[in-house]
Amino acid sequence: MSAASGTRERILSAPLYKYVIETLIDRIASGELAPGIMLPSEADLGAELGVSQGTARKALIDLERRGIVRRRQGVGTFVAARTPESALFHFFRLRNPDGSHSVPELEEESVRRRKSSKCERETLFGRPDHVFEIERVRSIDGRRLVHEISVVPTPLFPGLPERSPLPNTLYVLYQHAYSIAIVQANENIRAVSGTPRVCERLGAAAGLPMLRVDRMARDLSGRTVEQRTSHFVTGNHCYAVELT
Amino acid sequence: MSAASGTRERILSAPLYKYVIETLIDRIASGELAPGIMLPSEADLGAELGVSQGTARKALIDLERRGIVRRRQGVGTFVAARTPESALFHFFRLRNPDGSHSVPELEEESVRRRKSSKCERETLFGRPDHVFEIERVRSIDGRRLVHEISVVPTPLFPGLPERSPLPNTLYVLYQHAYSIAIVQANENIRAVSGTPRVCERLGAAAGLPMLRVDRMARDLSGRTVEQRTSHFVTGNHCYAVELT
DNA sequence: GAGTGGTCTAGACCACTTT
DNA sequence: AAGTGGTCTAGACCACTCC
Repeated sequence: MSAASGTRERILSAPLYKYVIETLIDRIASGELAPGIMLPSEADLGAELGVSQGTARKALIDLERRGIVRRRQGVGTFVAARTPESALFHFFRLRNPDGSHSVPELEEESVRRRKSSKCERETLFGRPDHVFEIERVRSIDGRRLVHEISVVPTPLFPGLPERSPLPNTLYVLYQHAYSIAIVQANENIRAVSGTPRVCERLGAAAGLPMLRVDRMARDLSGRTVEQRTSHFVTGNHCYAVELT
Repeated sequence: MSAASGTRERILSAPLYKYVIETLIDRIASGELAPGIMLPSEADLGAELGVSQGTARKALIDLERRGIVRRRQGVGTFVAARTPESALFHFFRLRNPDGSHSVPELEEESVRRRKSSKCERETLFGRPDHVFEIERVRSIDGRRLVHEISVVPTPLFPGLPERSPLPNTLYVLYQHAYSIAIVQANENIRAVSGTPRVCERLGAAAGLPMLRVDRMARDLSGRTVEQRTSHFVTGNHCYAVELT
């Protein structure tokens, strides 16, 4: 191990594989390694970074667990692409009663720029003074069931309003147009009576029980880049969650 | 490796570490390794099972990831105990607005034995003809906010009604009295108007929006051993979820 | 100091996929 | 056949905890 510890700055005995992880995340975040691209083999990666194949392997396994790369035996390791499907079903948890997916369709959309609230400044990366607010209505099987308001900092998403209409899945746009990969989110779920505004947008009866989901979404580097409040009319549909 | 593959039945080239995992799970499930007990060291475990320390280590890491054991550097690996606290906060996801926990207190409880429904027979392990139904009301900060109905197969939980009043956290009882460790659950969440029965139990206004959470809980061996329907009055409280 | 888990290495062979 | 990830080994040293 003396050879390895000499070739690199080992800061305070931080594990070597974390250095490998950080290096790879930097390359992916910078766009040097774009989604879909194949990474070097474990052996090559280890050789390049001056670590053993086993250490490179450990880093790659960790990245796969976090959904950042995908590995296929006999083929290689690839930077995970947020395809519309995977992004949708990973972060869009509404399911049919039998557990199957229904693809939600976009019905209405509006994008505006406005000053950020105090709360948004405290949560979002970069403490932005201004944010883009994206309001959307989605329907499932022809019924308007979903209302979303996504808030993102303007500095990270230049020119976003001009891109309207935005794609069905925002996270795909974030990745392709802005090299921001959403990999983790925290959600707080409540049952509420639909607010007049939301009910009006969804054409729902006033006071109908709805799921209100407040999400904070983070990118590769752990920066909170989106705040989102969704309302779901869950008739026969369910919000599916797994506890492990 | 020839030595290793000779000492054990390696069925169809299943990974060795899975054999280690299965062995340990069997010992834990059978009660031979009770919660809180310290496992052998990686080296000893490997020696006993005829695998290398590294292979034993891989199995232990997997078991820790699944919440089945707990490892502490310099101390050892221990069978995870479902303490009231860990069970509560792992599977009880209601949080204060600031994200902190409040301990829910038990207000009312009733346990009865009844015939199982068709759906329960299809879901629960053993296709039981009869189930125990545990109905409970919980309060947080003095307000009755939670109503739960848990359904378990009678064959797995003999004498359960005689144990009433049951402890605050059922999963602790399952583990200590019946050697059944709940390690995984799937939940389907909906927003509903409180049913008359639930509203009456909670002393809530009829039609109040509530979270309805349908849970299927599985044990170490992946058997579905409990079906639970909870209703939450989420005023300022949230149901917290993490997506990764 | 003794014992534990945590990290790392170097090399081997296997299983899978593609050419 | 060549190249990839998947498994496994054996041995080393480090960091942590407890006595």
